[in-house]
Amino acid sequence: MLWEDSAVTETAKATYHHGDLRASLLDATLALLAEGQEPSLRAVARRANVSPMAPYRHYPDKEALLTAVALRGIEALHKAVSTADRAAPAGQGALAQALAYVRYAAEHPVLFRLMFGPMRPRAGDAICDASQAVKDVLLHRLAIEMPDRFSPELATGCWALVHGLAMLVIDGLLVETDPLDGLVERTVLAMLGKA
Amino acid sequence: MLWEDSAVTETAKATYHHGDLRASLLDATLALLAEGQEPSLRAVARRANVSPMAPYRHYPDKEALLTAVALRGIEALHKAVSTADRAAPAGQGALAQALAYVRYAAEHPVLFRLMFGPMRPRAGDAICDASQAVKDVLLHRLAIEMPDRFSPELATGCWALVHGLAMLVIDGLLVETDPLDGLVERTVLAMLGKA
DNA sequence: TGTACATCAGTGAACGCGCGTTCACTGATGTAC
DNA sequence: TGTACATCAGTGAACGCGCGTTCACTGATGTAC
Repeated sequence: MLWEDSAVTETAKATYHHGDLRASLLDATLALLAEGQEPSLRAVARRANVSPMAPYRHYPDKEALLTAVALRGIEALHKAVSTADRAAPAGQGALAQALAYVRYAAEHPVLFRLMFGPMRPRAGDAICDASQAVKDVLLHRLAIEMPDRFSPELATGCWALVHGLAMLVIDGLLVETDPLDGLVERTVLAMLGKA
Repeated sequence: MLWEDSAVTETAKATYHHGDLRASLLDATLALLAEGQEPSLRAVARRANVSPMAPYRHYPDKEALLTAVALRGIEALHKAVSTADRAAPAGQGALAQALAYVRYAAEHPVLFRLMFGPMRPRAGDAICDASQAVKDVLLHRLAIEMPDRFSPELATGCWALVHGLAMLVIDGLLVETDPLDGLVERTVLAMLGKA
């Protein structure tokens, strides 16, 4: 039934003769993660209105699918952080990145854990490179905004600070203070001594 | 067979007429976590040389057992951090705590994720209180060692920094720098501006 | 002290479930002549 | 242009597995009289 939808037949031209199942599977997985459900292969296929075996046409196994999803999540995080960085007023780039980072985690907690946690498969290079790219955006901005204090260790520390805030937030350990942005801003400023 | 071991029959006197299964189940779960295996109820029972149903004599369900394990892990973390704090030379307490925290995570990665991650059950109060207690050790030391810069936000930031380092380490995202203690020390000093 | 009984900590078989993956297949699409 | 065939993306039934949990039980321990 859903195969007759215009959206599906539209994209079908650009891909193979059916809908773009490869992309639909990623979307279905993200949808499950967004709802906090376990992204089992069968659940993903169900979500994409497809038989349990269909995903195997596009991914060799479950791990490969989850790897692709994790990679997509990290790219989205990278984009969110980069965009916030560019949109920030002068001198506020690092703080804007921190806000974007924690906000992304708070909005996609299960995906965020998949991206960085133990579910993260051994895709190795691609995922690690993408993580490093996110860190490098921060590193680059810090080098500009704090030239006097800058060091690789400072960049690692800032990444850890922001990542730790993100984890503590999605794990519900910072519930006391409600408005997320204010919490992040005050914490980062306190740590970097600009307060 | 194992029930005839002296250690078991020793403790049996102090508890019920069989071995202290309640504690054995916790140990079995920790052993599985230490090996990176999934702590399913059946696996835990198997590990404790007991039938699959035996755990239900001591815990109403799987979640209750995992809650108890997580709580024990947080208490152990608390103890490690407190001990390091007390053993540190004057002015080095906060750094010693950071080292102990990250080291504990690195030595018990799967347990650490259980303690703080999504597996963490809704035990709520007990676990959250225990987490706060760990933070409070840090907060107390910071108030002493950095009276000029101290604020609640600084304490939150330091916790996030240390927690973030721990997560990044156990997720293999800080592999570049090998010696763990040096990494933590340099990062913390860079962040707190004492370097 | 001896016996009857309650309690208590375990057993063991069985259930229903969702899982990842296999196998052999089907039918639509694209291609060569 | 029409036909034969290869390819390709999907189906659907079935597998074996480990899981959490149920049920009814057993046998050892502790207790009251």
